[in-house]
Amino acid sequence: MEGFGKSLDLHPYRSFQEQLAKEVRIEPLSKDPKRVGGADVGYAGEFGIAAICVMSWPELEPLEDRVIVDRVRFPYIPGFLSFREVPLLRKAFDSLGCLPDILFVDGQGIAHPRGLGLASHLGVVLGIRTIGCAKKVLVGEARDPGPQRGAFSPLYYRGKLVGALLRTREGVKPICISPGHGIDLEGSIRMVMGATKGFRLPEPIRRAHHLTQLGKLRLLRGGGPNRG
DNA sequence: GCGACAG
DNA sequence: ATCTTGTCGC
Repeated sequence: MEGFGKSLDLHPYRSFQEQLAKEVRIEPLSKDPKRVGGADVGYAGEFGIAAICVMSWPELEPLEDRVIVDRVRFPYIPGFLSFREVPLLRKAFDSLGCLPDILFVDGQGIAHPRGLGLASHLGVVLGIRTIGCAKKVLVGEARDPGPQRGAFSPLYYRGKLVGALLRTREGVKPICISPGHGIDLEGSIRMVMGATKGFRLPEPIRRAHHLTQLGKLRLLRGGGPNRG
């Protein structure tokens, strides 16, 4: 019997549950967010370039950026994108000073075969609110939204409402919005509208994507993940 | 077997 | 995502 109680406390499964419960916790959003963020990943052969940016809300002034380069460890398989990109994005967040209240992610939220796309997975792992903003639909059906900015149409998958096609700008293809973690569809659409200024994608995602391309150029010119 | 398929 | 020239439009 000696040490049994102790081994119980240190049991891997219990430890994991406690850690998960702690990480998954999201405080109620009592007031408007102060900071929003954008996340994106680019590629250059065997390397992945993850970029994170934090911006003020609702001014959308740049506050902080982070770019990291690392070897990619998982192939791209539709439906399993988070296994490929979450590790890189987590690494980028490790060195980030202030966390955003809400993060816009280039990918699906719950509009996913298992209800856990990149945005949702990342939100759970980081313990922050996330919104999925994809350029294409992965699963589900939706009608085309009206032509004016702000028009949207519900996206249904297996009889459930999982997102929406949102026209963020007149004359351009709508983007696929779906709640990631800690936020509902209406809130997601409102945030995306507030973060979209004249272009198809939300500003934080545009900035993150730009950072990704800059990081890629540095990598190719410098000849390696370091030196920069 | 055929088509679909985030980044 | 990435590989790539020119081109139409504000």
